[in-house]
Amino acid sequence: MSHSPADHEAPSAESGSGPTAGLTPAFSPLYQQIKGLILQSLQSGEWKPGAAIPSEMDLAARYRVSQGTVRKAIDELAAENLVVRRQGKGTFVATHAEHQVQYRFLKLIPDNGDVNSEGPAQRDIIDCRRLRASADVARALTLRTGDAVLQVRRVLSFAGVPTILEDLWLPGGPFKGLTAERLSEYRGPMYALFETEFGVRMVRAEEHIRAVVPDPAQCELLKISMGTPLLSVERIACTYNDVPMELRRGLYRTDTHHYRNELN
Amino acid sequence: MSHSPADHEAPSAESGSGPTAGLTPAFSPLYQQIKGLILQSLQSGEWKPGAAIPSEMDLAARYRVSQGTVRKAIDELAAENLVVRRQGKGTFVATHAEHQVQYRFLKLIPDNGDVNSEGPAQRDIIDCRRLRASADVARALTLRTGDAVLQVRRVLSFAGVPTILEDLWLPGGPFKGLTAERLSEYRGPMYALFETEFGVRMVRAEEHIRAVVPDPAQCELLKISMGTPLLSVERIACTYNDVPMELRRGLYRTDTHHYRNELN
DNA sequence: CAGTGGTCTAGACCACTGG
DNA sequence: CAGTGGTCTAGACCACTGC
Repeated sequence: MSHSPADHEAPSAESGSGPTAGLTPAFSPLYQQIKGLILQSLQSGEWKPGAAIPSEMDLAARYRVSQGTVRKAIDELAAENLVVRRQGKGTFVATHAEHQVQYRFLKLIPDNGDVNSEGPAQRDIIDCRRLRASADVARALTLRTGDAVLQVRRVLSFAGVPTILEDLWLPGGPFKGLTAERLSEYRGPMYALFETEFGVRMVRAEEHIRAVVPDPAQCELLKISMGTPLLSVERIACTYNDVPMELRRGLYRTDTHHYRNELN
Repeated sequence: MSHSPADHEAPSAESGSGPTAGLTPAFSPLYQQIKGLILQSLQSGEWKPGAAIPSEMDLAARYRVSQGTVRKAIDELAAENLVVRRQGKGTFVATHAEHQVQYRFLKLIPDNGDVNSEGPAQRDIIDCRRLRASADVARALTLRTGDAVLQVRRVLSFAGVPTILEDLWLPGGPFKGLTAERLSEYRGPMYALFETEFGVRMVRAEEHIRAVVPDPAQCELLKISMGTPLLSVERIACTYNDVPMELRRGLYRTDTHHYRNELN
C-alpha cells in the first residue's frame, strides 16, 4: 500500500478499484482526487469566498496524505484562480470582491493602456425584468425554453462617456430576489454581489466576438452616430463544474478603447 | 550550504551574492535559476525545435541539483508552452511545425465550432516587399524609423471564402532572404517556416481588437460589400525574452466566423 | 528490458506574517 | 515566537515508450 492513503475520508489511487467506477479504468493520481475533494468543499460552501481554507498540514492530516500531495492539488486550484496563496498567512478562497480588480473578465481597456486613468465606471441600469427564456437564451444557460430568467440591461460609462451597452440573462432560480434596486445600490463588481447574496461564484467564461453595426436604439443609448461599428461580445460565465450561470451580450465602443488579449 | 548546488555550471540561490547582481537583492529560488539556464540553451539553439532536451536526470547532474528541482523548472517551461513533455519518451522543444494545430495564435473559428470542417486554408499572397519602417511599425518592433522591414499582405480563405486580410511586418535583419516565393511555396504554418529557415520562434503574442468599417480596397480584396463591419486585430508576436519580431494587422470577417476567447 | 516522465513520501530548512 | 506557505532533497515506486 504505497500511496493508498487511508480509510474514512480518503480517496483511492488504484486503477479500476476506486470510486471512479466507469468504463475506463481511468487511473487518477492521488493529488487529482484530493483536488476533487477540495473542490467539493469549495462548491458546498464549507469554505466561503475570501476565507482561509485549512493549512496544508491540516488538509494532509484530514485526507491522510503527505503535505506534498496536498500542495500539488492546491497548486492546480491556484493556477485556475479558484484559490489564492499568501505566504505566511494561508490559502484563501478566491473572490471577486477584493483587490480592486474591478472587472476580472472585462478585457476592454482604454487606448492609453491605463485602466486607472478614468476612475470607477458609471453604471446605469436601463432595464431589469423577469421573463421567460427564449430558445437561444435557454440553450446558453442549459434551461428549457420558457423557464424563468432575469434580464438586465445597463450602460457602462468611463470618464463620463457611454462605452458599453450590455444585456445579461440570469437563471431565475439561483437569482431569486435580485432586483434593479439591489443592483444599482451595490458598490463593487456585480460578480461580488452574486457571490455574497446568491452564493454564485463565477469561475470561468467564454466569449464570442464579432464586429457589428448597431441599430438606432443602440446608437441612442451609447450616444453614437449611426454607422459606428461596435464589438459584439457574447459571454457565457460558469460556476464550478462549468455550469453556465450567466449569458451576457455586450456592445463595446472601440474608438477610445480596445479589447486586449494575450496569447500563449 | 543547504541548497547551493555546486561549482562549474551551477547557479547560486543566495540572496545578494549570486549572479543577480543588481539593486534588489532579489532572492531567486534555485528552480527559477535552472529555468533561466534551460531558457538560455533554448534561445541559443543548443536544443532545436522539435528535438528532445536532455532527460531530467541528465539536467540534474549537469546543474548539480536534484531531479525535483529540474522538474519544477521544466514544469514552468511546459506551462508556458516552450517545451512539451511526453511520458516515456522525453521532453521536447515546442515547435509550430507539428500537431497540425495549423494556426496556434489564430482565434477565429467557424460559427459551427468545427475547425476541421472547412479543410486547410487557402493562402494568397497579394504583396511582399522590402521597405523602410514607418514610425508606428518601428515602435511596435522596437526598431528605428526608416529601418528595413519586410511587409507581406495576404488573404486567407476558408472553404473558398476570403475571410482574413492581413498585413504583416517583419524586421529586415532576422528575416533576410525571405521572399514571396518562399512564403507561397511553403506548406504549413508561417511560424514553422520562420523557425526552420530563420531560427525565429514565436512564443507569445498580444492582440488589440477593434471593430472597423473597411475601405473600398479592402472590400475588394475580401469580396464583401461596403459597410460590412470587420474585426481589426493587431498582433505583436514575440520570441524568447519578449522581443517583438512581428507586427500583424488583420481584418477578420465575422459573419460566418467569430473570435473565440476563454477567460479564467 | 532499460530509460523516460509522473507520482508519492518524509524530512529539513527558508521566507513571510502576525501576535 | 509559532504558524503558514515555499523550496530543496533523496529515494521509492508507477506508467508509458520503444527496443
